[in-house]
Amino acid sequence: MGTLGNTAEQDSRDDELGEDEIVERIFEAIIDQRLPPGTKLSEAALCEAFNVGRMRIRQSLLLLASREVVDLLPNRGAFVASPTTEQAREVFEARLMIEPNVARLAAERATDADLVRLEDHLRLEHEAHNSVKRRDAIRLSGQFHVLLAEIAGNTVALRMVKELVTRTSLIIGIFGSPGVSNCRDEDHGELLAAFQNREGEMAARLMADHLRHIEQHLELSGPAEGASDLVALFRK
Amino acid sequence: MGTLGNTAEQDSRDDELGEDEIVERIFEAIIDQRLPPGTKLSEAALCEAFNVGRMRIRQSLLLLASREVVDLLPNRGAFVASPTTEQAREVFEARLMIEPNVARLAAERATDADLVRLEDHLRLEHEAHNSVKRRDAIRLSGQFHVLLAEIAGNTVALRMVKELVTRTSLIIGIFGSPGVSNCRDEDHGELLAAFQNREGEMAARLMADHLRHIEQHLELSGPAEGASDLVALFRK
DNA sequence: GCTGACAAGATTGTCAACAAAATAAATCGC
DNA sequence: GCGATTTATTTTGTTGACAATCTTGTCAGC
Repeated sequence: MGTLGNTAEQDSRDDELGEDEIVERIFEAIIDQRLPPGTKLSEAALCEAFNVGRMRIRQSLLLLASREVVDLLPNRGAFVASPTTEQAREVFEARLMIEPNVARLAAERATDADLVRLEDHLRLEHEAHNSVKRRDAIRLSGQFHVLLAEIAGNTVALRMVKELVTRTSLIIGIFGSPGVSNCRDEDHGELLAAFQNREGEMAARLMADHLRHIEQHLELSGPAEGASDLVALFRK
Repeated sequence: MGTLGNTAEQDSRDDELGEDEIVERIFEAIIDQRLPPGTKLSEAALCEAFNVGRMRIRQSLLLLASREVVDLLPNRGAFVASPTTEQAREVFEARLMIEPNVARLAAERATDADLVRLEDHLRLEHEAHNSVKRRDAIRLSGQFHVLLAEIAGNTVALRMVKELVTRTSLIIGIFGSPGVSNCRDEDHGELLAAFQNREGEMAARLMADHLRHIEQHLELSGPAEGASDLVALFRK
């Protein structure tokens, strides 16, 4: 507690936050695109940022690497992952496997309170979209998918969706058309309508279309190898 | 000593195996049901079993815990997970989301070499089943599902299937009827036929039926809380 | 004889120092 | 002045020791 002058956010008291919380925080920072692909995550910096020992950070980075959200290069350190086109393809393929089923279950199981949560969330999405709060819009549109997994009531699926949404944020950061918001909220609105009518099959179909729509608006043909971007960039 | 992992093969020289290999080895030991639910995984024992430092073991256990394959109790140590009925439900629900899609993709993408691998694998399964090698039969029937994910060519799905198959092994160990082999290989045979005919939809349907079949042969109603089993067991 | 507290032993969690590797800087040669 | 080698600094990886916690075994008290 004696230590002061730390740039860490609300470290008001002895936080003693666990590695899971650190992982969660970094996930969110990546979803917000505050941590672009390729960013170096030095241990010392993270120690200061979260006000924890080095071991804690090290374990957190290992967990993030096991989710393929950071690349862990031996003797080089941790870097925010830079998905390749192949990895991007796999991520969307996996999302298409899981999320339509998640949407179906969520539609069937949503309580009235869940529907209210969804309505509130969509209101926030609209606001962020109408304002130019691009960062908020991105975060909220990702959280919408996570929210569905929560409503579906399957912690396994929830964990997977969190990972895939986060990786999608990285993919959009690399292959997304700049300035264009990727998740159009109209899709989310249609989803909500299906939920309110308890149409599970419809929700699943809408989700599949939604994901395909996102993927199609990426530029998954060019090189864009991420890290070794520079060599191609300055070729001429 | 070697309460477990005395199978530690040729640790003759400086193995220096990484944490991923250790995780994989423990995964396999759990699939084989050589590590039943609730088994204490003490750091010292694992250090000796794998001939590595404590830190490596510690990281491996963290990774296993993040996959919910071991429970990590603070100041108590690591234990092989004892899934609850609720977790079992979630695991099968997740498998029903993913694996039919994996089967469809694998059927569409399997090369001739892949089909040969599948045929060889099924031969081994039959042999293990006709002999009474229960342990081999269990391992092989789990590996069949992993093999499909490999053929499907999606590393994300592969990782998920590995985790879910491993957890299923724990679930069967707790809730499975003893002595009854759970994955009947006839199902796998029908799957293979669909593969040879490149019938993706058929493969997906067969896989879904197969998984439902496995789940229905479990006893997911009784108590069987795993760790705190004893208190209920000796209640009267 | 049984219940409670208490102490000894073992196990896990954390930290700090050290070793190895990579990056950055500086010197030397051309 | 430019490039290559060498030195210095920073960053990561590992080991060991120490503190905190839990488990086990023992014993006093009722």
